[in-house]
Amino acid sequence: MAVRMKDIAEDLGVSLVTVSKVLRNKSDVGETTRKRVLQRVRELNYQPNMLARGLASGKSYTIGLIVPDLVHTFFAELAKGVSAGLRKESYQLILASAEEEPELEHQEIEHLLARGVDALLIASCQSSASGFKSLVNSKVPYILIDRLLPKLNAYFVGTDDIAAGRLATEHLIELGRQRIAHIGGKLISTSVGRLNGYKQALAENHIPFRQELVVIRSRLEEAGVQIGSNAMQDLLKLKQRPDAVFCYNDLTAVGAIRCLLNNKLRVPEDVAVIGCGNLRLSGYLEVPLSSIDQSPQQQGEEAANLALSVLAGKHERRAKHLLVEPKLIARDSTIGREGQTA
Amino acid sequence: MAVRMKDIAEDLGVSLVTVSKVLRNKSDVGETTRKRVLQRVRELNYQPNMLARGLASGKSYTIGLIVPDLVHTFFAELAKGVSAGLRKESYQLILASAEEEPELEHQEIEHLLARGVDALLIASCQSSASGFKSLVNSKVPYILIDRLLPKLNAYFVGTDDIAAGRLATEHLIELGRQRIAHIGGKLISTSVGRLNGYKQALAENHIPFRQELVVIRSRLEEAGVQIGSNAMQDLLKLKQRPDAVFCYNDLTAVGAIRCLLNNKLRVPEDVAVIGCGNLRLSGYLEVPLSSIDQSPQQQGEEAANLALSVLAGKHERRAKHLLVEPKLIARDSTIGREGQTA
DNA sequence: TTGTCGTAAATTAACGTTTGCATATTGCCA
DNA sequence: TGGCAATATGCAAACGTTAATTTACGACAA
Repeated sequence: MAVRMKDIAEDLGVSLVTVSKVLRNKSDVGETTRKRVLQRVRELNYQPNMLARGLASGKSYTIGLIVPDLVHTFFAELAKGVSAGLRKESYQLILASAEEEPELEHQEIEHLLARGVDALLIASCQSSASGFKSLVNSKVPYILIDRLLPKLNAYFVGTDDIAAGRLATEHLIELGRQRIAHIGGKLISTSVGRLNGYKQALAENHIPFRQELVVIRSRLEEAGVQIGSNAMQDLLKLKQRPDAVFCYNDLTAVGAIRCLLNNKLRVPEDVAVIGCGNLRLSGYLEVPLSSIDQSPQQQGEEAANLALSVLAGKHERRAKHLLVEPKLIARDSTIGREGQTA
Repeated sequence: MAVRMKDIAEDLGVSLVTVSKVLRNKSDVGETTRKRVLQRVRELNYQPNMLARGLASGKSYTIGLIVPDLVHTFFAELAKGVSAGLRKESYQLILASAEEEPELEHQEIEHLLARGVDALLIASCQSSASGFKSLVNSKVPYILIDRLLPKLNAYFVGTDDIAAGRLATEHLIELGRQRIAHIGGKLISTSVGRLNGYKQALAENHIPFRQELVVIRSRLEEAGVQIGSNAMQDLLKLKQRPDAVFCYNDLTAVGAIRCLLNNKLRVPEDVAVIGCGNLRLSGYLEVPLSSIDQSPQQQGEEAANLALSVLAGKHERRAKHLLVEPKLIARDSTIGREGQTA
């Protein structure tokens, strides 16, 4: 059906191998032959069959990406960045969504390996490294994204979550807040990092850490608004209520704000709220939301670049961990009306 | 490196072909042999090499999806739906983002064809069918998503945009609005459909269509907020201002509302606003936004199913166009506080 | 002249499957 | 006992490419 190298070779009376060499820019082919081949290639709009190429060469020019859930804009933007990063080197992206299920993630890893991906990028929803056994054995290079796994000495690209937690907390401290609460997530590295950043900022500013001001919940990614609201409700039950909250993500912050307003509290006058993730619409919410920007698209590109350079054998020169600096975006929910720009 | 059928065959003292047959559930293999093979397959965690399989069989068990931009949650959710739909049949998804550039889209089509995808799903950013030449020639089945192209007798899955436009406009009419404006997009089928729905609703309710109440802008997908705000500003310059606006998408609506509030107008009392797309955060905005829900995830699954059934040779039974019914989601921006549920 | 080298090309053998056809092996009936 | 399905299995040739090895042909130096 499609044009093959063989067809071009026969048309021109040269060997198929010669055509192959021209297409891969090998040096040992004469200038005139090369021109003739390229000419014919263009005429027929020949595209090499990547399956055959992959089978013969052992490289598929394909990179796999597994994300927990595309609905979180973070991962969607990440995927976009990866795609853009790969395009420059004409690699292609095979995308799999694990739907936040470790077992599914494990299966997808197997499938992508069977597909012959040259490298694998994974924003894992596993909490242990056990699902990575065949990946590690396969010798296919892989890069963790966003979420770090303990026990796995892997390449990593992600947010500097400690810095994110610090940035958010320091911002609240600078605004004079003293009883700063945190609504955080469970298990995964991002939660831990942000919590640690929060603690560090408190310590450096000589504010005592109080266990009762920290509420840990799970499923903040999927049902953040609902859970954030509940968590805030719990915080309001304390004898002395917090005057600020640093939330694990923006959805959670939206929920927290909703809860505060329902309780006739003012944001930020009574309680300042900051999230993390800086969603596209965060600036247009009921109370425009202060947040920490994570540049997900940039992270995707960095991950793609790292993967490509590992494949090119340059991994010695590259650090194994690449942390993207988070940025503070201050809006009404912490600094009030005067700061509004929208 | 990896386990091959050959290895399993040698271990068991049977032919490679027999193994192949077992794996593909061919009937002509004995029960005991079949069990032995499956046993060994499990022991070694064998995964068939999809590149080889694809080369030999001409089917890659791979479907390509090209979207204009993953940052629009519509397409991200769509991709998620497609991925879910394919997983059931253990097909995999190769994703490409065209970054809203027709030329890039054209290249990606070629690349995916070279990759041997069994079918192609395209939410096209082309305005003509010219970039589809090689696709049409290739005989690879393809399905347009969300955006219909004139001149191309293709399978299509998308929103019933006329119904969407009607639904939004009728809602405004039912609320007693008489001067209903529309901020719409350029060129692509979705804009045209929504505008037509708007016109139909007006006509059916004997409200005269006024050209000056329709503002057409481009780039509403990328820069909707900014452009929506400007467009609204223009509408406010009319001698007699509109009492309602139906916006092409939610971003545009957000911009429009921002503009109205800046002009000391109340939403919805002075001007009711409705968008389209029902973004995840639309219910938590400054003024919770009424919108038209398009069920993008469902659309993705439908598209995947359609593709799979076409591949299975069942295309006769399927209609070529599959329209997903939009749903009205009424919130404060049209019905005011009393309707609030959040 | 012979031998050595360099360049340009061709030949052959992979890569791991599937596919069509051929060959064993069985059971059954006449 | 021979013959014939029916059932199981295997062989060999694809699929379209790359990689390793070989050949052809001059040019050039000794």
